[in-house]
Amino acid sequence: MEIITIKDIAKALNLSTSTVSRALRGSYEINPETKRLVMEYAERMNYRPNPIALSLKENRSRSIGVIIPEIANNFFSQAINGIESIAYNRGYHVVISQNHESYERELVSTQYLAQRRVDGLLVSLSGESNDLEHFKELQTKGLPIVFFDRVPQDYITHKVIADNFAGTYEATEHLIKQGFRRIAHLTSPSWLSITYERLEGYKKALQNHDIPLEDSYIKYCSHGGMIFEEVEQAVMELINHPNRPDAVFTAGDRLTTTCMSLIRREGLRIPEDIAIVGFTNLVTAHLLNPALSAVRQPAYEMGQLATEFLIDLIERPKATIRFETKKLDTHLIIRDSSLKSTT
Amino acid sequence: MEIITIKDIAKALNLSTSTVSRALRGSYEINPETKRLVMEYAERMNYRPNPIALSLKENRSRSIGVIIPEIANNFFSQAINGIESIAYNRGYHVVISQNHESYERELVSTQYLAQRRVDGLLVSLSGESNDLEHFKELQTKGLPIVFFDRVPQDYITHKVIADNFAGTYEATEHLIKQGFRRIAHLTSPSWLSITYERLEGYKKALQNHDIPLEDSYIKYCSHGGMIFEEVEQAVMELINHPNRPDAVFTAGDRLTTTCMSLIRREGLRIPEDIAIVGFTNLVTAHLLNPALSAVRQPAYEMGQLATEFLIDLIERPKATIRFETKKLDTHLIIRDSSLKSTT
DNA sequence: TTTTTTTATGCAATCGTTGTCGGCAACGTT
DNA sequence: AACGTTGCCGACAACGATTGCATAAAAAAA
Repeated sequence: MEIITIKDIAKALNLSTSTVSRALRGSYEINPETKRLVMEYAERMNYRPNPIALSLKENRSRSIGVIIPEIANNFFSQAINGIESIAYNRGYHVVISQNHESYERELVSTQYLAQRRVDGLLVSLSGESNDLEHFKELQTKGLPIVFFDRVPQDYITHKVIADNFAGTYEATEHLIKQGFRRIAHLTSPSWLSITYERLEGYKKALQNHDIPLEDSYIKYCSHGGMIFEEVEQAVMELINHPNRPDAVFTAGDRLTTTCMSLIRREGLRIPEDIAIVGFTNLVTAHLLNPALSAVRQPAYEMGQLATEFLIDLIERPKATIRFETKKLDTHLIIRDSSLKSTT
Repeated sequence: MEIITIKDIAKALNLSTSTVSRALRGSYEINPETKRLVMEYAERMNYRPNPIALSLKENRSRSIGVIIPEIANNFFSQAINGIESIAYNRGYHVVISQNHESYERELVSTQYLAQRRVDGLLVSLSGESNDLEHFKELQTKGLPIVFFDRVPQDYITHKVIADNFAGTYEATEHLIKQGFRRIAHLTSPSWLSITYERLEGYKKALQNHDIPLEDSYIKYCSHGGMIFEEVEQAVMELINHPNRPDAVFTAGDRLTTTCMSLIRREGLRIPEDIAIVGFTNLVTAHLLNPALSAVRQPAYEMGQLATEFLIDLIERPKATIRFETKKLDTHLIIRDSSLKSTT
């Protein structure tokens, strides 16, 4: 009933631990008969090698760390499923660490995972991270890191992102074609890559349709929607704007849902008073009132791709690698929340 | 730039590793001056003890494993936040493992976590688990286990659950008081504790209001909503029932959203044709069309409580413990989806 | 028969840390 | 002067597994 070790097997069979170890890994220099004995005994006693001892010895753990802002976000939970699907197939375990958009916690998680000797790191930056020294340091020590979704701009490694520019361009253009002209842009912290790219898509769409850019229509939420009051202030400023927007693009799950709640709370109708398109992977989007138009990211595929990149880095450390930034297509799904009322 | 160990410090300061180790832990038998030297050097070199070596030595890891069906479920992601809030405060890390309602994966996760020497396990059973031997075995080996939400009935340990009976009773009674009489019950696999308790609450409410129980109104989904076709079949059987239900209680996030989608797909209106109350922690419940009436579970608190139980078990292993089953109140929030139309 | 080769196995070091034991000064006590 | 005490520190083993090296016995070659 106790946990059995190589030593126990050795004792039981009157062998040395080295012989047992070699027998278990099928070494050629062990007598086939001995091998059989050891194998059978190990099987019968349900022997499993101690991964901790192996980690200590080999300085690796056959696991990869995932550092993300929030599990309770459809994009990330879908991405995790993609990550796990690849990792398990290639013999790696996945350790998840959420930082709730806090730089401090991102730092702690990173250190923790590095100390536990994860073989590599998959990272989507917290809303507060603009200092990346902790990642750089680990990378120079030889720990492979792949970023996905929220990636740093000046950092040389593999990255996997959605085509934020195109996605937002498409969403904004859709609003324009519906006839909306005063389009607001409610988004994540300004220093994040996703924020920048989406903003550029938005600007480009406006420009291509000769709509002047109105700075006061652009609102950043430095905690990405985690803090209600922050979103509330932003949305209220839009609602009370002297020239109130007739549509709004929202850049994340929390921003979208909170924004919808607030518009509703203020007695305004969607889309009659304010139309809305969200950049979100909400599974309930089609059930919302009104059904939410959304730009969906291929979260699962992004997780898969990032994991493949990472495991390649782990397993071929010497290969001279051209670091890639893979951009995946987004998908605009038009529903009621962005349709110009025909009245 | 390299990872520094106690050995490096010893070498640099011309001491033995034992002295360094003791100095770092502030042992009384070390010269204060030596202590200072070691501390300062360790601080300067940013020394961190290797948790893997410690795990190997002490046969524990200062971390707890969490085994749940699905991260992408509001109840569980909220519970995880509760778990982490307590665990981190008490110096434990949290390792999350999802099994996607599969017994096989639950087994693998359990073995994995046990091998990694987690100090304890927080478990919410997969939809497929009726054999609990793998848990029992670990427990007799001394690994503390606490169950929450989906708990086994015949298992002696701490458990934390929501008051599923009362919650469902309240929801069903609410439907009855609204004037619904043909109330269906769409639920999780029959062998789960939550399924049984909720069903009992449902039956009791019907009975107390003299409504005969109609077996064909009760539909089990053995994968808890993870497989669309399963839910589809169940819901279609309800919709095509010769005496179609005028209301339905749905026992989980996925069941609720899929059920709403299907009712909508079939051209029926909620609540006019079929009213609905969900047992769910969906954050978008109030934004749905129609706004969803829901029984909410105190997920965060359940996670916290379960973690406190677990850490107590871990840290006071000899104490003769009376195992408790803590039942937390649910909360019925009435919105539009369960209101009898006044027409 | 002696020497060489092959086969099969054990010893010991290693990974980073801690605990047990023992040692050696420098005191104080009789 | 002999002994005991205290303060400070180092050597060694251990946790579980792997591996380079040594070595015994057996088989093959001389």
